[in-house]
Amino acid sequence: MLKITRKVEYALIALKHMQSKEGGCLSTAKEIAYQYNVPQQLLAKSLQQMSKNHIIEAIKGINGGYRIKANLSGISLKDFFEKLEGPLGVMDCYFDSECQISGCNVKAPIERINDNIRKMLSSMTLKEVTQ
Amino acid sequence: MLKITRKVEYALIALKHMQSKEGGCLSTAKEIAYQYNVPQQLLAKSLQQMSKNHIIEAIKGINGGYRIKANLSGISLKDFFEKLEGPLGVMDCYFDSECQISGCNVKAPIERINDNIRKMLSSMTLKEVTQ
DNA sequence: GTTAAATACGATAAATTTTATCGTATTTAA
DNA sequence: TTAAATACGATAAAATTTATCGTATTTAAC
Repeated sequence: MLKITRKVEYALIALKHMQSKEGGCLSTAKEIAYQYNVPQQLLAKSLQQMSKNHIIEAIKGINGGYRIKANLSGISLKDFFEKLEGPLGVMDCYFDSECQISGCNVKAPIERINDNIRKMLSSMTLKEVTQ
Repeated sequence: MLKITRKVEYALIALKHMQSKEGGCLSTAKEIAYQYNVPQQLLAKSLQQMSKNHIIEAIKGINGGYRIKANLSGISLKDFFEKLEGPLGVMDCYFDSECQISGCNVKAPIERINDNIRKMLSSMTLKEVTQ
């Protein structure tokens, strides 16, 4: 109920780690995984997804690694979550209306809850969360 | 990711249904389940739990049923969710600190997210959501 | 060139959580 | 006494999340 996923958690761990480094300095998936005792392959996937979304930058090759690329003040928590997990809704019926409930009477209530969660997450920036 | 459960959904359906009735009038689990095409036994459990938490009232016996008991304006969405699903946290580490991550660097960020979700849900009443 | 260390990513297995079912007990008005 | 309703624990099924595996790609150092 209202949980965030490990993928998001690992992404936050990595961001906070990279934030504590000098500007151009790289961090590897291995280094972060070891330091926080987190599965490297899963962390790598969070990193790859953040890289594809231009939040961080991936440098390949033998001395490669990752570093923060975007201005974290410009990314809301809602955008961050959606870049990692797709559209955000407390129930699936918020998007695809393949609802099985005939004459459903809670679509409006659920949308009201959704809208407020989204509004709240839009007002938090990735910077203020991880700083 | 940030989903509510069917238990909560069924509870909202039932509440909204009962709200549309006269004051003393009873609704049975069977009637609600049939009308919205929802599994009766599961709906019954949501009803029982709301009854135990004094949100609604259960009348046993052959002409029994349920009706709203509490003043829904006095119950926040946070309280409602917690009555049905227990303490609310986007990660379990928010409560039991059996966290496996050594030197975890995101406890503070996660608490910041939690606090804002809880604050937002505290500001919505069950009445305004289901009316 | 070759090699080593890093990212990239799809497929699939394992684990966990959520959802649903089953069976039985209890209550009470007709 | 019976029928219709709530009450609830145990367990099975389904769905989702989490983790692993295997392989490909990139590139700096030697």
